[in-house]
Amino acid sequence: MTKRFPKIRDVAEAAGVSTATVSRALSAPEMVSRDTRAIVLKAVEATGYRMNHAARNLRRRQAGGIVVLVPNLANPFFAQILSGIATAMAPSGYNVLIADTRQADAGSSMLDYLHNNRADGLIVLDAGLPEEVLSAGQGRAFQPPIVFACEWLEGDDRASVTIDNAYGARLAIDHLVALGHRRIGHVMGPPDNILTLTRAQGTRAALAAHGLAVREGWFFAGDFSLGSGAAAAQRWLAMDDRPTAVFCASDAMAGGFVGALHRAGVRVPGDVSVVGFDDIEIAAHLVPALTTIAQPRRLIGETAAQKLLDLIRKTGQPGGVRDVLPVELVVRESTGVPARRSPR
Amino acid sequence: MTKRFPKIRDVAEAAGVSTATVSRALSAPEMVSRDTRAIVLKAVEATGYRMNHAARNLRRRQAGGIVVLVPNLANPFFAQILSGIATAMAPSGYNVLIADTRQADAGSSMLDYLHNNRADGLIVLDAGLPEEVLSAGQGRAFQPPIVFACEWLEGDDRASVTIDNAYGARLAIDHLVALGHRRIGHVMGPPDNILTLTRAQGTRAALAAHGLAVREGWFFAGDFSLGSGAAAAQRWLAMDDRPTAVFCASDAMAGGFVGALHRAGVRVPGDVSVVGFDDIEIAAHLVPALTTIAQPRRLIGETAAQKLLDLIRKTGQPGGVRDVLPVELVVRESTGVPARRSPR
DNA sequence: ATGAAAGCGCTAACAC
DNA sequence: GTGTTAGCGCTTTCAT
Repeated sequence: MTKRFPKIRDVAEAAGVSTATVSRALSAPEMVSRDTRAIVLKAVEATGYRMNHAARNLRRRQAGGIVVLVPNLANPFFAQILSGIATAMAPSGYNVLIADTRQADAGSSMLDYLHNNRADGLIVLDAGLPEEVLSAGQGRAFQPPIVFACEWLEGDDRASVTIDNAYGARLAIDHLVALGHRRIGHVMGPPDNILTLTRAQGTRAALAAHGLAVREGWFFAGDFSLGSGAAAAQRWLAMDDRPTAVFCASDAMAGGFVGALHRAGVRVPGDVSVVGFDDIEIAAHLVPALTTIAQPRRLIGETAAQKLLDLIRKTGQPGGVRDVLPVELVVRESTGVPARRSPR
Repeated sequence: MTKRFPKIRDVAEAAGVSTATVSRALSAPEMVSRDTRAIVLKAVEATGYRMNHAARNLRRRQAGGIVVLVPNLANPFFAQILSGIATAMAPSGYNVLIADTRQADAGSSMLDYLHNNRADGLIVLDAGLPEEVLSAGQGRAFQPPIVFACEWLEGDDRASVTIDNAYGARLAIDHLVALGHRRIGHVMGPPDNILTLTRAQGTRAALAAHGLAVREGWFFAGDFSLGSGAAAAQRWLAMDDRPTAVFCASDAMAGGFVGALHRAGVRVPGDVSVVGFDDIEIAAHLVPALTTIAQPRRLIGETAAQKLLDLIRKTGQPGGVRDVLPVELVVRESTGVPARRSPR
């Protein structure tokens, strides 16, 4: 900013009113008479006035933005959620800052965002953040409202927007069982992650409900990434006693898993059936197209944003409300064929 | 912000110095004696002081952030670039705002970002923005510095960070020709896009250089998306006289193309060879793994961010510098087999 | 090297 | 419904 912009005073002079009236006409139109408003608007037009947000924020003692904490910006799973957040936030005028929690500098600047003046609220997509970050400001003067989305903290009563992960797992297992599979494995997300836990637990429960064995050796470690899916495939290949179907806790892992199997000459769904989780855009285009559990990602983002706005404005419930959005099974080629291998 | 934070005055009192000294100790340490600095830092610690950015920005007459204009946040291609930008920007303290230019509200708020006080600089990944947006502030008091990345404006002399798209196309075509293909098609990006133009032109030139026919019917319309790749596959399938190899201007289109062909019973690379462009993460995991032209995406982001910082600080060259970063061919399965169909 | 003081541009009491 | 005025918390001359 080197040259000067018209400021509110310029508009006031052009309109022949006080700066307060201009401010009101712009920020609280109902407080100003119809005529004055029109005059002010015209003056705004004429002067080319644009508000200085730094000044407004300073005066209002707010930051003017919210921050979204994402575990991995490069994961396409988050793109739609982010997009939903941006859409829902747009009319509010708040800036949306996106921060990758796994980034190099994470620690330092993250706290800076939370502790105070840099954010009026937070949407946290990574519940695995260090305790001191998530409870930032707890002991201090002020903690900005937080909404957890996708992930959440067990036993924490803050607002969240999630899905029923165990139910998603059950849909996947039920589908595989209906196809005739009785030897079913699971590729898990990163250890200690709440999604990993609930999906794995849901898988165990569903397996048990069908009277099927829960074999620990068929629960493969992973971390939601493509590479970890491929690595799980290597372990699958090395087994004597393989499951005939594998439910992966993310589409990315399913993609990596299928790709690696393919490279080893194993066919999907011919030799193994695979189910993913998320229904990322490419799932439908993969070879074979991936059967998966679809989450309403855009809606998750929009809902989280709306809740945060309510919290900031102290509208709505006292807080701590947990929304659980619906998931559904999308059947595609990767499980298209009923199990054919002898079930042992 | 409802309760109060310690402000600079509190620190000053705790340290027994003036607010000016605290400010200097924090923002220009070299202007303050070693001892005073230590005392101030201790007081900062003790009071739990955190700077109010709105106040600083107001006083300094700056916005405190830069905005990145992305054509489509949901496209994983941009994720790494964004990540690179965030990394390079982190130490500067500038906020990084990411805005999706294809979003509903785009028009309105975009101008607001550009015209003034909301951004100290811009990184534009979408050169297809309306003219009035890209030249925002041209006639006005002030226009924030802009760096174009990936895409650029023909004949515009502002800074940019790009790759040599025509060369990328040549690498792809050379590879296919070396494999024995003589009937080569191309799936293009969105019309009027500079990347579409340069890649298509590069394809034509490379084809001509090998003495091969440039058949307009083999240039398929697309828009970089998965779906458009799949649609191109339908057109390919409907042809009598098909190319034996197809170079797609993006990995997403290549993925959609291959997926749709697979669903129609056509094998890649058995029946057609396919080359993509970008080398997005999943390219290596697709079935078949995708041969593609790799771009240094993270580096593009970092370079663009650095250039913007230079522009903002008026360091570095007068501006208008165009960086061209290297691309390379990555050979994988989707072209792994020399052409076997009779070349007609 | 440090301090005093004047705002940056806006909004929100408070008057009228 | 509109005007006056006092800051929001910081940086930055200008003195010293």
